[in-house]
Amino acid sequence: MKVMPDSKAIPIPSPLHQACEPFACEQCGVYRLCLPLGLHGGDMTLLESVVKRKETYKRGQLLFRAGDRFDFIYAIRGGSVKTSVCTPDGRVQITGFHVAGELLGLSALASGEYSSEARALETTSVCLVEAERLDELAQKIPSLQYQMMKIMSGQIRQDEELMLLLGRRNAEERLAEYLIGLSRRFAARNFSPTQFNLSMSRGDIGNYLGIAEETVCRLLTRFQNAGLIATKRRQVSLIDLRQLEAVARMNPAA
Amino acid sequence: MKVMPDSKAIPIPSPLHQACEPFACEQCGVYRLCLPLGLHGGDMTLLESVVKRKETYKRGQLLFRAGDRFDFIYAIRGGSVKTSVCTPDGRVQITGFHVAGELLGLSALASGEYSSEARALETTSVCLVEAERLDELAQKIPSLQYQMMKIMSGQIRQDEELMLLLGRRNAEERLAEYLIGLSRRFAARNFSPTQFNLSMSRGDIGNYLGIAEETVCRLLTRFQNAGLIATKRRQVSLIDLRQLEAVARMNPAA
DNA sequence: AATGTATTTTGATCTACATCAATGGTTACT
DNA sequence: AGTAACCATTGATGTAGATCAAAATACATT
Repeated sequence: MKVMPDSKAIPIPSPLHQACEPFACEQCGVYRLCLPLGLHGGDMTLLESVVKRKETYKRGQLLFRAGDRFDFIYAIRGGSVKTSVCTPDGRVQITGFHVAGELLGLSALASGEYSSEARALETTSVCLVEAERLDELAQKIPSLQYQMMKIMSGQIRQDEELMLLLGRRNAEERLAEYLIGLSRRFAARNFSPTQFNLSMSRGDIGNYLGIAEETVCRLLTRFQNAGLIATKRRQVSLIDLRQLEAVARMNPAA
Repeated sequence: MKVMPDSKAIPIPSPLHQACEPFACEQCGVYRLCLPLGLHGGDMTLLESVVKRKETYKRGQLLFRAGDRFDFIYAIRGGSVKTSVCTPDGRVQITGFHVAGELLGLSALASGEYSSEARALETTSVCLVEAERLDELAQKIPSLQYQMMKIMSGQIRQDEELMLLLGRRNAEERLAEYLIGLSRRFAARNFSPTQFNLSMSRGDIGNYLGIAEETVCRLLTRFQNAGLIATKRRQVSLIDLRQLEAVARMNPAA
């Protein structure tokens, strides 16, 4: 089993795709999680034709900002990205951490401008998909339309879960749930579900979960003392996933 | 300017639509906020043909539950509905209050079953749109596909806002924002933006906003004492919208 | 109209978590 | 290599809002 590369490594599947080659969705390690799922032969080639270009961002670089004109859906090939929104007075809420195979910018379709900002957490490679042409193409390829709807629907569902998390769960449950969620997503990408590297800071995690950075630290320490996990800086091992799930779901504090 | 009907009134546009007549989107007071937006003549007739049936629910009745098989998108004609999700141990989070022109069940597309439950808050009339046939139709009518995407995108954006609310704003800001949001939505439906009837209880509001029922009451009292609003039971008047917005957005507690 | 039930409101108390503060460990930059 | 900036951790203290409790009001049912 592969282990999640740490942020020093450049997480691009293979040097082949670095070249000016076409975008070869089929060669991309995560196409089954991405737009091309369910597409075949010629249709996939068509989809590749609306991929304007591929870009890589370094840690801290912006992919887009709230208010920017909406031209592209971003599909992550490798690396990770955080998205956030903010209040007029400057408070920031991170709305998601995104990894390979996930799409960014879906909320921009409604208004024609991005409503959130997206920033690379590590070296990150993305496909820029022309929104307008994707729309046209979806009209021609039923299974592409279906896949897009499914992805958006999935996003809505995921947001429902996050609301439940933010509204009804205590800090301990939130963090446990967070670690489990990461684990699942890594597993779906053939990374180890029990050993991985966090590309985001404690502060980012806390912001996302609606708790303070210090609380994240204290809870990680508590989980570690209870033998549920081991941490060394941003490297995390989930030792007792079963019990971690118990903390996330059935906390007696309920 | 019309005033929001209270929960005793039956909020159906006109007796005409009660009959077994076709579904006449064009006659529906909210079609501009709903799926048919952007559709013309024949296309609208086609859309009407995938409206399986129209139903009304009384206060407290379930439209669907989490886990039910996903067959229909529900479009609200009149009345209001709350949607909620819950933890395995029974805690509930209300994820939205929905009024005329809004769609329910969008998050079910991804998995084929509803992920949330929907319950009428007052007598409510809905169109049941066959999900599968709607999908097919969207392939034939580009502007319908576009409108569906736009609606889903809008939902995602709205959820981002709610996360910001739940994660970063204090109780006072949440409630002020909530009242303003209601006001806007009523305005878009040609109801008074300053005088309306809440179809949900204080407990529901608190649940949705992630605060206790008692806190909702205390804050409403505080707003009232400050001359921002007047309340009498579930009847609310927004007296100083400007200042209410100030509370929602620029609270110095930030 | 009367009775039972649910909702709203207000007050008193408690607590989970935020905030403030200080230190050591890592990483980035020149 | 050295230094600046950042990030993680732990402790001490404060507080927004939860929870508990109880009364007042409205609504539903007969």
